[in-house]
Amino acid sequence: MTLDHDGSAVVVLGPTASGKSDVAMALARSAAQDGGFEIVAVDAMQVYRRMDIGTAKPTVADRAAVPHHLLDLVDPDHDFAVTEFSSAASAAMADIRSRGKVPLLVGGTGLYLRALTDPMEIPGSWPEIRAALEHRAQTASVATLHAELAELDPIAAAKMEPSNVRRVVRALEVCLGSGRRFSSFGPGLDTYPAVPFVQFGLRWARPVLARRIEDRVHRMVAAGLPDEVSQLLQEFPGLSRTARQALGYKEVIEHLDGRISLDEAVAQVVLRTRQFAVRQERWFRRDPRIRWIDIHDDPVAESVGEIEDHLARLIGPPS
RNA sequence: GGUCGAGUAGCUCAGUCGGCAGAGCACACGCCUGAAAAGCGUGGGGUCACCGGAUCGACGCCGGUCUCGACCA
Repeated sequence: MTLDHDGSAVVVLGPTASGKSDVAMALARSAAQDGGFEIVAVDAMQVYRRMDIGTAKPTVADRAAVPHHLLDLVDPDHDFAVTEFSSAASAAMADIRSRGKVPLLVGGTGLYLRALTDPMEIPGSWPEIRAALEHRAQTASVATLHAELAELDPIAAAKMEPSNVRRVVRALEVCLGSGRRFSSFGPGLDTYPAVPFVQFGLRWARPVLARRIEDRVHRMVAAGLPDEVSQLLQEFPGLSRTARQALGYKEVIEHLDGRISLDEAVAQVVLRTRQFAVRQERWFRRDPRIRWIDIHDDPVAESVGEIEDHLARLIGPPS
């Protein structure tokens, strides 16, 4: 199988526990004879070293069989963000293409994926300004800040709820810091231009996926998630603000601190992971460029053939 | 068997003096431009355990029944 090497790529996406990693491995193996695919993980938490079990990071064996990119980029005390991911990903994809292979993007982090597939200009950051704004958001009110934003950038202000501190603060930060309107950095996420990425989405019935999530969380615990977390805390007592939010870690830390029982922690992880999966579905499902494949039981068996057929049709008959 | 307490949304519980049944969580839906496994918003949902009574009017008052819990026997 060959695809253009001029900026196109294949994407396999879906909610957590949908089986996208397995599907990607199967696709890469099947295309291996031509050099084929290298996998690019589009995942906000798998970028952290030492966070393996809880992030369902691809196994050592899989990583030996097929090159994986964008795993283990930083230590867990590092505050990671989209732009950093975006530049690392651009470099990785250029590298893959330079070797005549095609990037196979696998991911569930919607924003990170959009930052790769779509031409997005992400504004810079102005930490001092932000700190001041965050302080004012607490002492005064968010509504005040939202009113100020409405003066500086009515378009941006109209697009966000006055109660959303993060968005309001960020938009003001960019306006004040860059001297440009926040809304001038692009049309926002609600535009779906044609892009040279062929995107396949794995779609499950919600109760079935919920069951898979529950099973997987229990398997993670059995595989030693609590030990992984306590070792992580020994090595990095100050997990970064971003790494600390990882599902499974947050709750197990509460348990290790003696605040909740292990059973309670597990129940929390299951619930919050299910809610996360729903949020992922809602993010992806409005993107009309995604080709959905309904999975009922076996992700690999039910999707790989269809994906390969579709890719073959795109490339056209062999000449 | 007796005494006391409880029974209100899927769950945990508020409900003042008798006057249009509430919250949190869950669930559904939407939003998202340097935290995104994060953050924000909107919505649906009720035989107030059951039966009867007094009252213009009952989740609330009176009588009874059932269920659960605690205590006493």
